[in-house]
Amino acid sequence: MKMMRFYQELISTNNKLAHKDSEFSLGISNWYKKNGRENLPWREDVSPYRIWISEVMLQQTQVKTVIPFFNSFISHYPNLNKLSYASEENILALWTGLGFYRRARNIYKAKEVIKANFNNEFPTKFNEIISLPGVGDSTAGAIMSIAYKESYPILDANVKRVISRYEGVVNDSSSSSIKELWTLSRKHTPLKSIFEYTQGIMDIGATICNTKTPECKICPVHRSCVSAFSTIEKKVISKKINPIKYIHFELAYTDKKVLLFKRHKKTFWESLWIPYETDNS
DNA sequence: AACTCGGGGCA
DNA sequence: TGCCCAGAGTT
Repeated sequence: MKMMRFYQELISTNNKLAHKDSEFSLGISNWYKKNGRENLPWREDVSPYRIWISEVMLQQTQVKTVIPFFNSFISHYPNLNKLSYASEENILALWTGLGFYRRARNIYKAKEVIKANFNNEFPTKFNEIISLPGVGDSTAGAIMSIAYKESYPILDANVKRVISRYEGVVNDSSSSSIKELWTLSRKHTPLKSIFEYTQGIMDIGATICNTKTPECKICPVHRSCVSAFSTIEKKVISKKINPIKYIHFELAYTDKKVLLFKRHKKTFWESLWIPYETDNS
């Protein structure tokens, strides 16, 4: 049956990788090295806590960007117990430069929830995990499949691209597209070898089935892929230009210090330090 | 359902 | 300069 074939091919590729006994797997292996996807820090010493932190950092943020932030965060807070003592300000400081700072505030909120509701131990059930702030369907699925090795689907940018091409369905931000891709992701998610499947499909999406120039020749699933060797679909997206907003500041400073204020509005920059805002309507 | 995220990398 | 990235929360 075709639906099983997809992950079987992925799994067999992964097994070949482990043994590195064919030209084919050697080619894949070289792709990994070229793209730096071997020895990703969150793939070492796998734990729910480390996968949680990495998955949140990886939301809409590229692997290469996340690596130094993950290592720094883990060196400060190697486990949940250490993190339980952190302030929101501590966590935000480690997030400086990574962007999407709501994620850092949600890490703080989530660890407080874990302290209050889960005896300061990382929850083990999908419904508990997805209840944590900053954890949605895909991140919860990633924690379940990677850390707990239970059969749950994910839908990140890699899976969207691989599956939409493999099945020949549209991949855009419309709710109908997202819904269909979730259905297909669930269909392809195997009951066994879930860890290998999840890592494998993301690796293929990141290295072989990439956005610009997919390498169908070396793709392990090209025989059953609807879009294999076909020209890349051109996304025609009418992008709206946002009107420019001006924000005015006054910065008070001495030769040694600057005066900043913690922003409390929830619209944007919540909890972040900014100069005095003037004349903003 | 659309919009946003003190963002960054890459062609 | 524009598109993309291991998405989620808010309006």
